[in-house]
Amino acid sequence: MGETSKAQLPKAYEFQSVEERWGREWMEKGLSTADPSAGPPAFSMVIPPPNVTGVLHIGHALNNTLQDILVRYKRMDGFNTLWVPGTDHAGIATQNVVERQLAQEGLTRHDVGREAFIERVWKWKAQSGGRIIEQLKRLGCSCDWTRERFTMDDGLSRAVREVFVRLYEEGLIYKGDYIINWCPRCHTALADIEVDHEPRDGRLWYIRYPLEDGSGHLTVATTRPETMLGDTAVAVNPGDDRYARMVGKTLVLPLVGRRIPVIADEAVDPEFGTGAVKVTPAHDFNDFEMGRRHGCESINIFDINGVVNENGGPYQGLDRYEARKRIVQDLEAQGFLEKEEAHEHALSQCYRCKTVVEPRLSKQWFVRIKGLAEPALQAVREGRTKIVPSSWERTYEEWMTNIRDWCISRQIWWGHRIPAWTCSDCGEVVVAVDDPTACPACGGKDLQQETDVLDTWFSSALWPFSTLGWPDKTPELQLYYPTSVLITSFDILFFWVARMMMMGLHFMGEVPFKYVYLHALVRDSQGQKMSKSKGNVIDPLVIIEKYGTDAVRFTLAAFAAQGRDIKLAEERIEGYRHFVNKVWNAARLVLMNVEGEDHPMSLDELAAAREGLSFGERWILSRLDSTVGQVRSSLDSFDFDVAAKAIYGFFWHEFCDWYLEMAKPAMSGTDVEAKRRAASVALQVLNTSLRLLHPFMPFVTEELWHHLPGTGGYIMKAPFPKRLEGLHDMEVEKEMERLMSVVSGLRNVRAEVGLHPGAAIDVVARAHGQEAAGFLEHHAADIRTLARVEKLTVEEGRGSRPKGAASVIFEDMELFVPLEGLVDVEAELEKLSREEAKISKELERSEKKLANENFVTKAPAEVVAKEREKVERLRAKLEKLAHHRQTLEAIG
RNA sequence: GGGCGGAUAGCUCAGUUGGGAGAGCAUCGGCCUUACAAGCCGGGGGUCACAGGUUCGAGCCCUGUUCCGCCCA
Repeated sequence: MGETSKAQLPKAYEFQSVEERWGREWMEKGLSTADPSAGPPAFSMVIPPPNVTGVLHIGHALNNTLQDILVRYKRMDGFNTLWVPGTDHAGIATQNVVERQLAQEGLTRHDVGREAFIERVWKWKAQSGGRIIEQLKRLGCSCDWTRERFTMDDGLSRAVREVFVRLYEEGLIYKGDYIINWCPRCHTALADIEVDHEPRDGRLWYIRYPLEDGSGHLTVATTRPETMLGDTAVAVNPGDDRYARMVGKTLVLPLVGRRIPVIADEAVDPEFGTGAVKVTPAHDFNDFEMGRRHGCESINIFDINGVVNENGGPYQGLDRYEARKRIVQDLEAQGFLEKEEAHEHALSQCYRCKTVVEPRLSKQWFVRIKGLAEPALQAVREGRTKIVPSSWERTYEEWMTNIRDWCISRQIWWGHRIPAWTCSDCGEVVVAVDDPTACPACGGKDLQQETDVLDTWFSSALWPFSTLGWPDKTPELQLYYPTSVLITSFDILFFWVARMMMMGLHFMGEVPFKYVYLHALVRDSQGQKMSKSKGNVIDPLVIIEKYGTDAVRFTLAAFAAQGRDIKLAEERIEGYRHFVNKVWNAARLVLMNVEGEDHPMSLDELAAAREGLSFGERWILSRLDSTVGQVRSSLDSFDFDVAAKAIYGFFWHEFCDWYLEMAKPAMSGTDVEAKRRAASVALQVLNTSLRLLHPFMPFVTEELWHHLPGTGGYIMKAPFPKRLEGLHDMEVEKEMERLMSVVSGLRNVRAEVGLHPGAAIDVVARAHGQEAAGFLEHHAADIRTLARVEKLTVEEGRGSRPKGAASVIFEDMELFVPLEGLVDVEAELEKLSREEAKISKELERSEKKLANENFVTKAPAEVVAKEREKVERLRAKLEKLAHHRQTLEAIG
C-alpha cells in the first residue's frame, strides 16, 4: 500500500463526522443484512422491542449496546447473524398519547369513535412513532434494518390471531366472570403483574356489625370501609375460639341493612385486626375466592370510573374516596365505628398511569396457564434455556410455579382486537383467524366482534417466531429459530421472557432462545433510580453528542457486571472518551512508523519468526494472545465488563505504556530489519486490538481500519482475532515483570530526588550472582530506554555503596544512581526506614507462621517451602537495607 | 411476612477449589520526555460492616447481628 495519506490523521479524534459517515455507509452497503441462504452456523437475536412511543433512555442504550457487542462479535467470528429490530405497539401507553392529543382539542376517544380513533393512532405512529429506531441507529446498532417489525404489522397480527384461535380450540383460552385489577383511569383490566405495589401509610377502621338477633355485634377491621356496600359475608378463622359460636349467625350490614352470614374460612388471619374480616367478593381478590367457596353473592358497587353505582344506595354517584369519607362519617355518627388506627398497607397502582387500581368483577378472557408453564419450567430446569446470571433461575422457577391464569383482554381500542364474534341471532361464539361472514350454527349474518383487544404482551410473547414469518414455514425460521440469546433487563423477566418461553415451546416445540442474559438497571451515581422528577436522568442522546457513541458504549459495557446495578456518572463516560482518544493516538504513532514499510509482516509471519524477535516484541505478542483469549472467553460468558477491561488494560498500559515506548528506538533507528520488525509488531498488535475493540467501539475502529495498511473491506466484517500457536510465552511474561520492577524502581528514584524526568541518569548495577548479572546485561538496552539511563554499568558481587548515590534494592541486585551531592541523605534514610519497616513486618509474619508447628506439619509442602523461600528473600533484602543504612549514615 | 443480592481505598468495583489485599477514577508531587496535557512518570491511601465459629491459616467457608437495595405477598 504505502499510501502516505493514510498516516495523516488529525491529532485528536473527532467523532461527529466519523460516526455519521460510517453509520450511513454500513447501512447503504447492507452490512448487517442477514442472508438465510448462506446457511449455518447461525447466530440470532430479537431485540426487546421498545415501545413505539418511546425515546431512547439509558436503559435502552445499555440493552442495545450489549446486544450489538455480541452480534458484532459473532458476525466477525464467522456466524450467519441476524438481529431483528422492531417496536411494540404498547397498547395502553400509545392510546394514552393520542388521547392526550385529543384532550387538547377538547375531545375524548368516544367522541371520535373507535374506527376514527384507531386511524388517528396509526397516523400518529407514521408521523412521530418509532423515533427510537433512528436513535438505535445512532447508537451503532447493527440490526437487520430490512427486517424491522412492528407488533401490529399485518404479519404479526396474523400470528396473533393464529395463536389465539389455536389456544381457544385447545381449550387454553376461556372467557368468564372473574375478579381482575381494573384501572379506573385507563378503563381496562390489567394482568396481575401490571400492578405495582407500594407501601403507604393508611388507616385501619374497626366497624361493628350488629347481630340480627340483637345479641351483640361483631367487629371487623378494614382498610377499605367504602367497600362494605358490597359486603355479602363476614369471615373468621375456623380455629378461632373467640368467634366459634358466631359462625352461622346472621349480621345486619350497617348503613345498608343487608342480612349477611358469618362464615368460617381458613384464609382468615386471626392475627389481623380483630380476626374477623368483611367479605366483598366483587372487590377483593381474597374475598372473591372466599365468596366462591361459600356461595356468597358478588355485588359490584363501582362503575368503570371507580364511582359508586346503583348498588350503593344513597352513596351512588360518589367517587370511591368521597364515598369512603362519607361512609366513615356516617358509621361514626351512627355509632358503628369502634375505632381507627394508623396502618401501613400496600397500595396497588396501575403500572402505566399510577392510578390506584380497583379489584373488580368482570367478564374477561384468560389464558389457562398451568399447562403452558410446565414445559417452560422444564426447559430451564433441563438447561435447554440457560438464564444468566443463573441466580435468576430460582426466581423464574418460583414465579412459574405459582403462576395464575393470565387475563389477556383489555378494554381499550389500540391493539389486536380479539378474533371472537357473537351471533346476534343464536348467541353462538365464533373464534376464527379470518373474519367470518356468517354464523356457522344458524347462518345468521349479524355477527358482533368482541370489542376488547389483547394484552400487548400477548403479541410480544410471540416475537421470537412471529418476526421470523410464523405461521409460514420460512427459511428464516428454519435457520434462526431458536434464537441464540435474548438480552434484556431483569424487570421484564415475567412480563415478557416467561411468556415467550411458554408460547415458543407451545407453538414451535422448541425454546425461543438458548440463553437469556439479564442485565441490571442503570442508576445514577448515588444508586438512585433515574427519573425525570428527580432530575438525575442521564440522556444517552445528550451524552452521545458530547462524548461520542464509542465512549458511551464502552462505558456501559465496562460497567455491565453481572448481578450488579450500574451506577453511572458522567465523569465515567468522560474517562472512557480518553481511552477512545488513546486508541486514536496510538494508531497515529504506529502509522507514522509503518509509513515507509512496503511489506509489514503479518501476525502469522511474526509467530513463525518468533525466535528472531526482540524480547519486547515477544512479550507484547504473548500479552496480545492472552488478551485475545480473555476477551473471547469473557464475551462467551456474557462478562462484558471483564472483556472491556481486559482490552482496555492491555491496550493502554501494556501496549502504549510499555511496548510502544520500548519500540521507539528500533522504529526510529537505522537497522532496517529491526525497524521493519518493530513496526510490523506494532502494526499487528494495533490491527488485532482494533478488531477486538470493534464490537465495543464500532466507529473509531472502523475509521482507523481504513487507514491501516494491508486491510481491506470493513472491520465490521473482518475476522475476530483468534489465539495463535506459538505466541504465548509465560517465561517472557515473567521476565518482563522483573524488568518492569527494575525500571519502576529507577523511575521512583528520579521522582524521589526530584530529578527532571527528561534528564538522563547513570546507573551502577550490582548483581548478586551470574543469573542476575545476565538479566541486567540482557536487558540493558531496554532499561536504558525505559528509565532514561545514559550509562549502565553492571558489576558482580558485593561491595560498599558508592558515595552520594541513591539506590534501589532487590533481593538479588542493587541499583545505584550516583547523584554527586544531589542525593538527599535525609530523604534516602527516610525511604530506607519505611522500606525496612515494611519488610520487617512481612518477615515477622512469615517467621511466626513457620514457628507454628501446626503450619509446618499440616499445610501443603509447597506452601511451606514457598514460605521458607520468602523468609530467605526477605532476610537477604533486610540485610542489604541495613548495609545501606550504614553507608548512608557514614555519608551524612 | 417470604425470597434474592450487597457491605473491600475518598468514589465505583474486581478478588475464580481458603495460602503474600488489587484496578479504574479521584487526590497529591514532578514533567509540554516529538502519538496523545483527553497525555507521561511517581507517591499516599484499606481493623476487607460487626460478633462468634471451623482451620496451621479466613476478604473468601459456617452461624448470628446491623445497615442498604430489589422482587414477591
